[in-house]
Amino acid sequence: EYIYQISTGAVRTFKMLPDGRRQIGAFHLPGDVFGLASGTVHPLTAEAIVETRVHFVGRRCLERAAAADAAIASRLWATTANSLRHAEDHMLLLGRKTAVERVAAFLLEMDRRLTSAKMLALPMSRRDIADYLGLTLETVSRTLSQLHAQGVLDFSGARQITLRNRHSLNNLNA
Amino acid sequence: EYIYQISTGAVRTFKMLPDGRRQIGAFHLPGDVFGLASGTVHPLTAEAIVETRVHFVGRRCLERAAAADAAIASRLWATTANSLRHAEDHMLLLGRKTAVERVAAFLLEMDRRLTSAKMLALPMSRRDIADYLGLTLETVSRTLSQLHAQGVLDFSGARQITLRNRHSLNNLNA
DNA sequence: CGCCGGATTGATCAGTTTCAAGGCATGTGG
DNA sequence: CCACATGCCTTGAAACTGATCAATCCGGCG
Repeated sequence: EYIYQISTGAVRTFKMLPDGRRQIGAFHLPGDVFGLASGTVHPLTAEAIVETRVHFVGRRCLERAAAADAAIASRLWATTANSLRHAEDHMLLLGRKTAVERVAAFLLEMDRRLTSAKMLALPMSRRDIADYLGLTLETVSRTLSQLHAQGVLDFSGARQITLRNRHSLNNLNA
Repeated sequence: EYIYQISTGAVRTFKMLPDGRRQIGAFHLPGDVFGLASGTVHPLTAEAIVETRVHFVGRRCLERAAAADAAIASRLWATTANSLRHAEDHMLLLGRKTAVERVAAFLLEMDRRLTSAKMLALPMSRRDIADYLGLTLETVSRTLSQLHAQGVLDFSGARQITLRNRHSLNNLNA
């Protein structure tokens, strides 16, 4: 069991049911830390979406460092608490939001986190997005098309998206 | 901002959308700790479901204690990581499970955690259960009736449930 | 006894899924 | 350089699960 920090690339962490249904809990981008909640029962799996480079530390090693240095212990707690906050927001999305609201929330999250250019360069497929949002890939595709038709966003290839109207996305986000 | 531990009773923590839709992230029972992920943006609200008694510590105070004592820091991290694990399992439920699977999972979770008697004495209403499982209260009620008809459980009043066949519940849990 | 909130049950509706077909890139080999 | 295969995405039509609307029931309590 290790704890990872991404330097470049992107990773998805997810859980699966025996019959193949998958729920992606989070996408991890450069700078992000994951592996903090080692579930021995239902394991949380991590996979790179694109070519990725990570730093990692053994859990035990980090525990020793935290025991020795209170600042490290504090950061460890803060980082875990951040993951928990994200999970709590995501439970609201999965349990109570409509398809459009979910997609809008996803676009805004990626817009916030993929700070690169004006255009979002999504590293993940429609299926990944669907499994993150608790939808089917068809519903994700349809919803994106619908937002395109409404002039909220533009495509330059399926994974290159420009947000034209963040305001209306914010409204959809509920 | 405080961190709480329940001594007796039961608490629900949840998030709400502006239009009133609610998602309960967790039910907290005696011994449980909550308040570890203080979201400044979307606040996480906590309410007692029944008469409840809690211990609480100021966040800052706990931080100081953690800085001074590595054992406390370690427990703090472990507890937060446990909440994160629960949230990850619950995301899978909310994003990918069917109504019956959700209700089965709920019953088994409560069976595991309410260790008192043979009979489950649920402290929460159907609406609370629904908001925890991302369903409507009607669907929860119908699903429980269906499980009753199948002989999986018995009622002694709406909130007093006896599990007759944990094995089949486990199968439904997927 | 009658009220009241919570729970059950029924009928219909709607959003999302499922099933299915077709399109658009990208890359490979003839 | 083009034909064709492949993977991913889009679009359409039908089906289904769970939601909504609505009525009734039950249990506790004044």
